[in-house]
Amino acid sequence: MSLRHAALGLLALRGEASGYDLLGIFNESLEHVWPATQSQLYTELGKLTDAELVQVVAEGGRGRKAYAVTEAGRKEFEHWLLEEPPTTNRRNDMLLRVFFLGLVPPEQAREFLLGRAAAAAEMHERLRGVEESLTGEQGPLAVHGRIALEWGLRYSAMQDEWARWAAGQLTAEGAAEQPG
Amino acid sequence: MSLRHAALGLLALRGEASGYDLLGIFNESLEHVWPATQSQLYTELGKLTDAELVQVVAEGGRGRKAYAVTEAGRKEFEHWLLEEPPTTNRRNDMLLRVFFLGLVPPEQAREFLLGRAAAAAEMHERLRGVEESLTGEQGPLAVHGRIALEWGLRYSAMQDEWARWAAGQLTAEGAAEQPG
DNA sequence: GAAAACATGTAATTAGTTACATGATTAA
DNA sequence: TTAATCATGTAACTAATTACATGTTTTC
Repeated sequence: MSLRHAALGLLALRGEASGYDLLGIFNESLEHVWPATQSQLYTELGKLTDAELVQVVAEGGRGRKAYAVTEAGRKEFEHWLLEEPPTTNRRNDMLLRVFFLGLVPPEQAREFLLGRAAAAAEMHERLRGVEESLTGEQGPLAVHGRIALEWGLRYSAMQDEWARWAAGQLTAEGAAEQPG
Repeated sequence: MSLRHAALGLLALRGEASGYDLLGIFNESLEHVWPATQSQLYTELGKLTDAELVQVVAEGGRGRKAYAVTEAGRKEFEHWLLEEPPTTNRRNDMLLRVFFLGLVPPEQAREFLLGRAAAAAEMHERLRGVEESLTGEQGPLAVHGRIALEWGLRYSAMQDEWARWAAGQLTAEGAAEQPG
């Protein structure tokens, strides 16, 4: 139920914001970490209000409602952030396919893995571009954004290397090599 | 909708199996890649039968039904396996928390990251145990299982290193260091 | 005779997606 | 005046989880 905590956290960062404002942040900054749809977000803000974890602090034109976290909301958020262990993502579509690669000819299995390597390499390059555009940025948000970005860089590099190694395992020569 | 394809794939591997048999494989072999509940699996087998991607090939005692993939099912499975690009897992609970680490004192943020490093190291050790128990195993299933295991080893190593690096970034000394 | 294992199914709930539906304000 | 942006809300559907519900066969 992390959308709830993402919303609380964004309100804690911003002080106050409307659903529309939050949606903008989800689409800009959290798109690759915790996407949310408009429908889901407005529904969640309603539930958070009922639970008294946030409250409407201002109403503006066009039906705009500005929300802020309550004391209870802040507490709930910090409990989640530091006390609750992050749930690891158990489902992995790609590894599921690897499990079944024995059902197709080795050459097609190899192609699959090399395709994954290429996709990872592409992602890596895209992130390197983001990294470059970030040099010179200051502030605490830049620090944590940089840390998350570094995760992506290492993840995509790992995936690229692994997939190329795995493709090697499927060839006669590769099967004799040691992993690493 | 990968549960559908996981079920098709397992039936393709096995030739035929009951819902109960498949559930055993999900719990043993696919637990860390694509978990499924009993309720979900039986429901899916019903849908797959309606869609004529599988069919009941035998009925036994205790209401047992043995399923096998149809020609259409095999086709659908192979299309999924090789043609459809794997969907990358977009939501990452841990990175979401990293995004908000600026909201708590640096020492608590550092603790959070070192906790993640420890969890990753623990996972790595657990997988190394699995790896050892696998040496000597033969056959194509062992090859692909080994490839998936290697992903887990590299992933956990990456996460451990990254989290320790990130914790370093949050200290005065660490902030001056270069990433890598 | 009791427990374990085999075997299937449904109901209720939650999280998330897509689509539908409406309207106000601002900038070109 | 019209298009873009701002702004909110509901409905229908899918995937997944937890709980409920039942019964048979084998093994100790």
